[in-house]
Amino acid sequence: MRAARELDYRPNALARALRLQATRTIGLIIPDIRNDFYAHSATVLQGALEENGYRLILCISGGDAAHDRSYLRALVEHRVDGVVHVPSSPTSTRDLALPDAVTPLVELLRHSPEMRFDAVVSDDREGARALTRHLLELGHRRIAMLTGPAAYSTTRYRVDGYRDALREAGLDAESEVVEYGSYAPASGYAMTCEVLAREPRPTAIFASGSPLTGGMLRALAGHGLRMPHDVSVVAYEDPEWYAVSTPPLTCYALPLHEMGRVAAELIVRRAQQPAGERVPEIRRFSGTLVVRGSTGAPR
Amino acid sequence: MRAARELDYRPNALARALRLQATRTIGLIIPDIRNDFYAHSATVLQGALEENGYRLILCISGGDAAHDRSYLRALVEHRVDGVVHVPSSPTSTRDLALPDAVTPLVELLRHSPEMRFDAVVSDDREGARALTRHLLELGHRRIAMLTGPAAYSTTRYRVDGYRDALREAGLDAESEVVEYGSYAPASGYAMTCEVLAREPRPTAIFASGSPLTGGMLRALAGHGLRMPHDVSVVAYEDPEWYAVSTPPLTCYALPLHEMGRVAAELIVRRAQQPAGERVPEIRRFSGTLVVRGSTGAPR
DNA sequence: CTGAAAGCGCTAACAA
DNA sequence: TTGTTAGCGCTTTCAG
Repeated sequence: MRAARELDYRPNALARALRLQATRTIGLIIPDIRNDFYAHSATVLQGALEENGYRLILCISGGDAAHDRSYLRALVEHRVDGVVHVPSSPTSTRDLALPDAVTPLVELLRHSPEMRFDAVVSDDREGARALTRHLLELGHRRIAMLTGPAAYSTTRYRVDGYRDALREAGLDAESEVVEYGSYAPASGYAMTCEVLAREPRPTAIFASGSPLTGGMLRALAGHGLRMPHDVSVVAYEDPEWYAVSTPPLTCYALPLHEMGRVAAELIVRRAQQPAGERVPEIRRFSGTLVVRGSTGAPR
Repeated sequence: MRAARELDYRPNALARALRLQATRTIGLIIPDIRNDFYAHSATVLQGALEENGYRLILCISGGDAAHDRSYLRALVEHRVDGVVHVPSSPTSTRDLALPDAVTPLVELLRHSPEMRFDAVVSDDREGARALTRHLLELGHRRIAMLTGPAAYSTTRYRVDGYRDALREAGLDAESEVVEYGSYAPASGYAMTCEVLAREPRPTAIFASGSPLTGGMLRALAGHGLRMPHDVSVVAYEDPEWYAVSTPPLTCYALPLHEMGRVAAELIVRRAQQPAGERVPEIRRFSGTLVVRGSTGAPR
């Protein structure tokens, strides 16, 4: 031991992992670290993994399916014990994530259409329904929904929930205003301008993603519209800045903490389980409607 | 090749790295992924490294020096080719980062007091001076500064810059209002309440970190104060939400893109250089004052 | 050009 | 208890 200290010996984790056939490392692939939704999930997941004696390698795919696949491959080659994946698109996981599934994979927040993997997601349909119903109860009848790409499972579920609520209120397809774009701020801006030009103009907007919300707010300010007086606004998820925005935003807050913990548990369990014989497990979490200052009765 | 494809062969990156004595991987340690300052830097750094054929392992220290050291050790044991480090405290790097410096290390955004390593930082003193001078030119004479821990080099430089500006304007130490806390939102909230209780009440506030700024805005709203009418506000750095805040925040924007690129260049160069014989290189970058709606003449 | 072998640093099994 | 050795999967060198 003294010799080790004197020589400043560092065990070689590579050789160790090679010998043990286990790295005690989990890879996480997220589309964008600057999105609070993902950043928060990553933080929570890292904490939960640490408690189980696992390390986290974080990869940022930039929302690009090719990057997604390339990182997935890199992680497999680095022999991580498992991968947690927030898919950028429904095709990201296809092909990859081997048929014999050597490396276990858990999908977080979104899941790929095949549902071949464990998934930890929010109940998007229920959440969108709750937000829309809140607006309907305030008296809004013309509600525009701003969403990301239709290819995302999250987008589809949220649109479904929006429709559910309209239908329950006795509104038909005529009154639906759904704008598909991307979750980028610029897209939120453009979609907002688009729906504001519609006749009759919507009295409320449902923003279904936080970066998009930023663009929407800028567009509303640009049109000189004030919330909730001129237009009511609700948003999915609850990044910190929603509460300090003026006015604070009504939203649907997800139990990200719990979801991260469960994802960690799942992937650790799979990592210690013999491969094969895995029955995919889907865990769906409900959030809570947080009513703040951005919603009110229509003018 | 066909056999490889049929067997779904995956090269073992561990064995490869063990043999080659190089992982083509750089570790990045940041205090908090949810802080846009760090998140943006990480994104930029990852992109720049990728162009050089390097991978990024991201570690989140939670602003805790013990975590910092533990991750630093883990990265060294994983034989990363280099580490980029945003120190959580001045003591993080001490002891670790070996005397004979096997693994090269570049400090980003902040640097440790010994300056034994390469560092890529912003010119905090100049930036704080520019923001303070902007407020002075608008006529403010009582400017409160809200900062993080005095132990951070960034904090110290920013306070120095604030003092420089006051002194240049002929104000003495009497007119300084500096509040030390942490960069957490809750701390921003508390510090704001604190300085608002001072007599005479400051007419302007300088928030020296973005999570802190969120707390400050909430406190101002809680006191029913409006910007820039009741109080002017400036902030260091320019996360996206400053521009969509109401009103948009006057701030000092850093060339994060360039800084990330330079950090990547430095660490890649060091990684390919034989150990020893390294003369630490400090690169300091100036930002730009972005004047927006949160600042005006005092009432 | 193809094939065999050594060795990167570690752990686990086995021998002394 | 202490010491030796095989082998994880790769690359590189050297022999055929």
